[in-house]
Amino acid sequence: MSATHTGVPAADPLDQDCPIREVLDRVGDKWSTLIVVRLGQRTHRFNELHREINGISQRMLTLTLRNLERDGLVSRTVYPTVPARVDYELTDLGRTLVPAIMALHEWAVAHRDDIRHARVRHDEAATSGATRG
Amino acid sequence: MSATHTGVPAADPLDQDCPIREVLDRVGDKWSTLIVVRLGQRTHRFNELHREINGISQRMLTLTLRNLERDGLVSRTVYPTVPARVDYELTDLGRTLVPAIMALHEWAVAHRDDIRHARVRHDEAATSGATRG
DNA sequence: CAGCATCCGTCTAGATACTG
DNA sequence: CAGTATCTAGACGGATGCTG
Repeated sequence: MSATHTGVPAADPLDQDCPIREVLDRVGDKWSTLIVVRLGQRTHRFNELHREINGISQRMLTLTLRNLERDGLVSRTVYPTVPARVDYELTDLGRTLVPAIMALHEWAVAHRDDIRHARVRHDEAATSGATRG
Repeated sequence: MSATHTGVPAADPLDQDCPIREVLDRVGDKWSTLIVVRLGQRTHRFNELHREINGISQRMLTLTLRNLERDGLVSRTVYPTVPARVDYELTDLGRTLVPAIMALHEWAVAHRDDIRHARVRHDEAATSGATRG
């Protein structure tokens, strides 16, 4: 975190202070998208997310949720019951992000094989180049 | 990297083995998008990128370029001149990714203020909550 | 000019233990 | 159930020096 915020943010994607950085810090995050997409379907409780995303630790789930909340993408509702119950859901702002994530997802699905093939090709080239000398 | 590849990759965005992960690893990368967007405009030489992205180190530029090349998003052309000259440009595959990145960028521009306000609000709430006890 | 190797500090993210 | 606190391994990223 600790925003760079040089004071005058440019809207130019070529500028490294570009706002896309703030978004990418969230989207590129290992867990954020997984949470956002899930929350895009319905409200989840803490442990529901914990179970569904399975690979995530409590700590990471909490931290990621806090960041998403801080950015206004996710809202947190605490029910003062015993034991406590907390619901997480996408805010209106968060919901507007889903399509962009989905666009990326669709690109990934459409070109997944291209990437895999490219990697294999690259890997083979590097290997043969190394072993053949 | 080191693909999990359970054998049967799901196209479901809710699956953590989802192909979007592979894309996000690249898109979420600190420097990748900066390079892709620049290369989306025209071919660049190594030092052109180095100068334009300025904050990046040679090491990171090289590593990021290698990853992009490995994924088939960027092509590298070496001219056996002296001194050596290397051109980097987007492949057809790489070019198809630009729109998705731009969509994210547009979202970022459109909601930049929302995010900033949310952060300020969150920060203020946390501060007053902490100091007020 | 382009790039690799090495060293090293920082930050991330997971495991673990404890609390209301 | 829903977190918080602490410790730590390891990845990430920068600086520097060398090569063709």
